[in-house]
Amino acid sequence: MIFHFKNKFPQLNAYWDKYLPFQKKQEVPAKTLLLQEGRRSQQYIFIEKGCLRAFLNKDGNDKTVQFFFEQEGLASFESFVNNVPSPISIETIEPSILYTLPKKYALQLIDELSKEPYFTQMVLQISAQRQNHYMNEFVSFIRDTPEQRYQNLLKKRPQIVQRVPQHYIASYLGVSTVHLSRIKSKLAKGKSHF
Amino acid sequence: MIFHFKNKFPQLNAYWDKYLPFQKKQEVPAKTLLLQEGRRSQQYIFIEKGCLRAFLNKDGNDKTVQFFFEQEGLASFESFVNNVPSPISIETIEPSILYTLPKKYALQLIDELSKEPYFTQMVLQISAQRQNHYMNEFVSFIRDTPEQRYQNLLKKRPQIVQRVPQHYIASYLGVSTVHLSRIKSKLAKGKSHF
DNA sequence: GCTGAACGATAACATATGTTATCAAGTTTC
DNA sequence: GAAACTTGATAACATATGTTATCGTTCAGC
Repeated sequence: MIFHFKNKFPQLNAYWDKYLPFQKKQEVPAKTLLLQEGRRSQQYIFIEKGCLRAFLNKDGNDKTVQFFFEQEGLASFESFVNNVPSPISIETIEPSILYTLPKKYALQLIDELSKEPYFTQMVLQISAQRQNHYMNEFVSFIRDTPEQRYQNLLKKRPQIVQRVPQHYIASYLGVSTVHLSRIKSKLAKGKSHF
Repeated sequence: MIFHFKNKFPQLNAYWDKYLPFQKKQEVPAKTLLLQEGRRSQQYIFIEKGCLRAFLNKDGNDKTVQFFFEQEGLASFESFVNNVPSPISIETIEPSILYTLPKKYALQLIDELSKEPYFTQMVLQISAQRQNHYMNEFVSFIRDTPEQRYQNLLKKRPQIVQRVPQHYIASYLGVSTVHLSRIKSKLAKGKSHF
């Protein structure tokens, strides 16, 4: 949410630089839980290498709702700024290299930034982007079949299909692992008559 | 998006008042198309009485994605400010009384407002609310069954169930009209053994 | 009041999707 | 390197959901 915007708003670069020293580099194995549903977020996370997923628990099983890759940053803004419990958990999928900024400094940074006119512009842009993201996901569920949603992934976010274990993708698409497997084999057949 | 925020940001009330004279009162019958998918939005709409829906076309049939009621205002901000084609159509469900503000004045109003510090705050709040709305809808599709989604509607947005024809609700929930009918009859049975 | 459209329930059948179980291959851990 | 775990494919069966058609009711427009 913050550092991955470096250079997108050059006017604010000085701020990122100022807080770089407070970052901590962390190397963590796969399946490391970084934030647990119900807890309060204690840090901003930037992904140097690896990938993460956001998920929630429903009747005992995981439902993955989002994926994150290199050069992306995460902070549940709400959980963070308003200090409310996070509705989701975050964990690594691959062994990852992360840079984290403790909440204390992140809030301090936001406080400094909020005096800058460009900050508003940045927050608005980020907010609009996210709104757009969730709206597209939502509309896609109404409009598209699971098969079409999978093909969208293949076309627009091939990273996910290539790097993420299939059962996470299945819940993200809203289907069972078995059904996603069926979708794949059906698509494979369709292609094979070159 | 604008006038329905009157009194929520009292500091800005003078602006709304200034533009009231440019509003047009419109009484329209049910099923009146107010904005067509692919066209550019030409007005801000405030609902005095009645209800509307937003929908899009998929392979020849409607998919309803949102409902609007009294005291709500609509403007596809993006389609509006950026002058891009609207991805959705808007039409009345009930005979309605609307107040519309032509694009020309709406843009002028936004321009004036943008100099106010409270405007940023307002836009951020609206933006956050919408982001939250779409995120909840999205997560609900991953997490909940259609039956649970219907029960959520009943509990959290009873207006929709009471006033909107069932086939619109069905597509909003992502199921066929027949299946929604089945869900209802199943729930009715469950309740009847008082 | 008549008439056609809109609405909603239901049945019958077809298809999509979930569940459980099994197997095979690949990976990690010790 | 053996054992345990993870991943993914597949089969068999159960359930959920879609499609088409029919019917009765209500309602708007004339």
